[in-house]
Amino acid sequence: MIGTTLLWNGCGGVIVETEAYAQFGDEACHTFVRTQARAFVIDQPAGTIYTYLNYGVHWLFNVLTKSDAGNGFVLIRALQPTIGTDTMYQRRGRDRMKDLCSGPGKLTQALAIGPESHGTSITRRTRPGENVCGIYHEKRSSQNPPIKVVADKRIGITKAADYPWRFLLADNKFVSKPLSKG
DNA sequence: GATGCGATTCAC
DNA sequence: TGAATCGCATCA
Repeated sequence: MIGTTLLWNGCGGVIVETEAYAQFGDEACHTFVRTQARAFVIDQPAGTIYTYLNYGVHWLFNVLTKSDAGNGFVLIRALQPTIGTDTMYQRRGRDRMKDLCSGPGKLTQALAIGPESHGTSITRRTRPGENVCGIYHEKRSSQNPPIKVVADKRIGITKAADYPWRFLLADNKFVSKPLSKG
């Protein structure tokens, strides 16, 4: 998903940071303790959106993934804003583009993503004309060179904190935290 | 029923 | 460095 554009009702940007959470064997994944999350993975198809309230303050945006290699969630952590920036400045109340979507709670505020998005799909609109959202690749050109993805440790968790499952668009300044050196 | 804990952000 | 603030799981 790194390097694709996330479009959400007229706002959006290039996905520059994600984290992976695995259905099995990952203590940091909600499926490890939350019954609802386990049922969600079983019941829903790949591409279904999973939102939840973190710290009682911020909504976080995940996409359900499924494959032969295993199922899990992808947490969208940062975007490089490209679409509907006026609206996003307004929603965020900040005046620097870097402060719009450089964190999982920030980007949901900028895109107005909340509990009503839970259970909808990233690949299909729920009703024609509503919830116009999705991810797509921009056409390749000299303006958007080949995508380089780098892996880093996940952020802000205490369990399974060493898994290198944070993914960044290399050298992009709109991430929530730069690649740790080493 | 009460308690504890977060996949965070922002101001101090 | 700490407060804001709430759903969920666990325990009494």
